[in-house]
Amino acid sequence: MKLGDGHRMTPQRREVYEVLMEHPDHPTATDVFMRVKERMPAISLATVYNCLDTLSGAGFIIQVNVDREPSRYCGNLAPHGHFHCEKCGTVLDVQLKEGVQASKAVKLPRGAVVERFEVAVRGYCPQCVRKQKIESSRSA
Amino acid sequence: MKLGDGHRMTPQRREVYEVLMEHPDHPTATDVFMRVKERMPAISLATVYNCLDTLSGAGFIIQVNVDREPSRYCGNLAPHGHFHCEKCGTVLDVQLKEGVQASKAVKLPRGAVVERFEVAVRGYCPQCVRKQKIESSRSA
DNA sequence: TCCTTATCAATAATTATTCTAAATAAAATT
DNA sequence: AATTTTATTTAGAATAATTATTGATAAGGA
Repeated sequence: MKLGDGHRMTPQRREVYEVLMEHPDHPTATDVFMRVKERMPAISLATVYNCLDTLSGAGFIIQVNVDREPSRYCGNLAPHGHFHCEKCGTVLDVQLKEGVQASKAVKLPRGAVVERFEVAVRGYCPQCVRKQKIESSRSA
Repeated sequence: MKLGDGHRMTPQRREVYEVLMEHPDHPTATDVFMRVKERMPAISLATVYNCLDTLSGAGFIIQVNVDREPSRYCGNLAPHGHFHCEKCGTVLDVQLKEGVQASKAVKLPRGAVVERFEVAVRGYCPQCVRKQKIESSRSA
């Protein structure tokens, strides 16, 4: 993997990237830090932030923001949206259905140039919904 | 206007709300603070945060997050998306075209319950595009 | 009125993230 | 190879936005 721009693929960056590919569960910087630290105990949180920043700057990973919560990182480069569970905090990838495009979905200001398009869905994930139902039927 | 939940409509909350309605330009908490302070010099930033929080909790305003930038606040309660200019930082409301719905646009995990749906478009606003063009033709 | 609850403002604290500076390492050049 | 340049890492300090705490004040109900 080459990063371009004179950036090197260092051991730290490689580990950070590996960790993201191994568990595509949208970890936060701290999550990544803890996972990398197991295999590379000397690494610092600042380095993890640097690596995440470099990797996303180079387009190898995507930074995902959910409200004002800590940023999460995602190795899925295909265009997709995110579902965020308000109960357990899980972030799931959701596929955009075919034919859904920014320019089609919204009335853009005339003359605007679109760079990115983000779709976020908030709600309760299947697991939490199921639990909720069990709980409420129990209490009933 | 009633807030419910035993919350009162205090002078501070009223001013904060008024300011948002007067200029629907998605001000940040600090922007709101500066505007309210002109008419109510004793108010503190913390109180503005409290008011914004109470008002959005009660559903009178919407908190809009753009990446990790400071939250912005919006009095437009109709369902809409946001366009964010990467150059000048302006946030514009964009209408969702008719027939565009969360459930239609994305393949949701089976069993998930949707609460909210957010569309964010990033790019360059018409003004910045125009300026850019003028600049580049000048330099050419 | 008395009592409970809500509110405000100031300040302190928290959280996520970025910056700084010094040390290290790899690449480029001589 | 030695030197120079450039990129990188690290620890810790710094920052910015936001939240929590506290003590005083005020509103509403019994």
